[in-house]
Amino acid sequence: MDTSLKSTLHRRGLRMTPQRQLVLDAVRELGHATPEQICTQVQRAAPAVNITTVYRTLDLLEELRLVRHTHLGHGAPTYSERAHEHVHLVCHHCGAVSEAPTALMDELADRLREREDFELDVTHVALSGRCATCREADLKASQELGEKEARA
Amino acid sequence: MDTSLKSTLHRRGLRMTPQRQLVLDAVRELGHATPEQICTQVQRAAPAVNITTVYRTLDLLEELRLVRHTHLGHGAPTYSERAHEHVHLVCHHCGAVSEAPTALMDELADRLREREDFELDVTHVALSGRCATCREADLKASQELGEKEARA
DNA sequence: TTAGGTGCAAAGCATTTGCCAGTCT
DNA sequence: AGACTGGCAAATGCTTTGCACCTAA
Repeated sequence: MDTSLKSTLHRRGLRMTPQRQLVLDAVRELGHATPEQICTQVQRAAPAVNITTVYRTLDLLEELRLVRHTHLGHGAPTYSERAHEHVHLVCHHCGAVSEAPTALMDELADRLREREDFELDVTHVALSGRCATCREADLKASQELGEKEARA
Repeated sequence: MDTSLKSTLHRRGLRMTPQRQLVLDAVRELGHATPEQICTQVQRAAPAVNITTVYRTLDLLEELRLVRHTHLGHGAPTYSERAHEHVHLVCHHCGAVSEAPTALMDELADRLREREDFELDVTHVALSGRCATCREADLKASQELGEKEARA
């Protein structure tokens, strides 16, 4: 696996460096993480590594199709391994991020292809909505409101 | 319509101002536009209006559920009228944005509700992928590549 | 010896905040 | 007077760029 990265780089006249390995390792360990978080993780092993290098390396790894980035809505994008494919669900109330199998989107992808002639990339953008926890909280709140109004 | 905005504001102890009207008008005219674009449009009528005001007003109008913002992937979000509900399809190759009926997402929304206990907000995030035009270009390119290889 | 790689500082965009002066009630 | 507004400048967060130095082929 590392061998393949090394040789892929080599084919392009690029080198394998400790920084590049560390960034890739960090992406793998962290699951989905922002450049900032990845930088912090890398700096545990090599404190001198600059965030600039992290950005540059992430761009490179993305070009090499080893990682991908996903926009979770606001703020920084998160990076994850390309191999680990899933759909992101972001709660825009509490900010929680969960993952769902991409198969959920298959039918939508088919329909978009047929009707809109659009080839969906399932992983690039997160789906936004309300998570289970926040929905329960909402339910409770509206019940309490209902009781209060009933009393009034 | 303006009356309802004015009275909605009034109920909250807020005032109707030329700036607020202009921002709302601009959102309606432009369809989906970034704060920057909205600001430019507003400044045609009132050059002194500051981008800060645009941001503040957009937040307010969003709270009042008159507009909504959508993340099209990279860069600034775009704002559009709340009433005009649709799904955004963004081509991450050429950047083109198209719109599709939200009904396309109904089944996905149902499945997410059932299986993931997640209440999808269809409009908040754009779907990313490859548009018809770019797919054709891809097809042509791969055909040419095929011919070239066949010759070799 | 030459391209590639990195660190550092500075610049660049998008957005938010603090503050003050003006305005409506 | 007191709350609401909007303009301006500065701060913030995220990312990119320019440049000098270093290292591997």
